[in-house]
Amino acid sequence: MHILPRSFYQRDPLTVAPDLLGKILLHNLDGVILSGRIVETEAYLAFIDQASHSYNGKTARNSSLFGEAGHAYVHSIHKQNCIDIVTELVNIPSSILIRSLIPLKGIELMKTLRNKKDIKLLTNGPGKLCQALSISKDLDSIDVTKSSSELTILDDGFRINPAQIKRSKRVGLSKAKESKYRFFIA
DNA sequence: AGCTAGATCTACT
DNA sequence: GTAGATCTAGCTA
Repeated sequence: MHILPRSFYQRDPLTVAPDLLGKILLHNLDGVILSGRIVETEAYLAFIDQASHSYNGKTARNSSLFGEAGHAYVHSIHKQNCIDIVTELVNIPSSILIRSLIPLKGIELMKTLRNKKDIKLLTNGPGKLCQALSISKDLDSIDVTKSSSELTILDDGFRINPAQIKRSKRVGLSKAKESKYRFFIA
């Protein structure tokens, strides 16, 4: 069990996105652990990707995307929060959106936070998993590669069969819908 | 100060 | 599968 190093994120987002599948997103709330295994991601590219929030330049909202790889980008959309992890280099604003998890630790607390009993409904969407793991915009720009951070991404040695990784079009977009930048475990 | 679009969710059919 | 709810950042003036 170890934290993924910054070098993991300093690569092409289309490489990082499938590599993140099977890794663990963990939020440490003063010792109370909320965690889940990542089973669905989407890549958002720098400069050429019209669907990326960075496409129209840097603003107060998206400034995290222009920072160092391995930091989070938390933003709100339609009353929900979504979380990305920044990839590549400073001023190359690409990222990976975490779309879905399988709950691991803190499931009872997640049920309370989500006001749902069915485990399948706790973290099966980008807004839902932020609610279940108590991820708010307070965590925007947090470094997920430092053990002192309350939000980290871990590798516990779990490996998926590459044949189980599927690729498809991204979800919920109005622009650049056709690019197949979504990765998930079958 | 007002307008608009948006990387969603839920409930219902 | 589709409709409706609902909030915020960013832009214009």
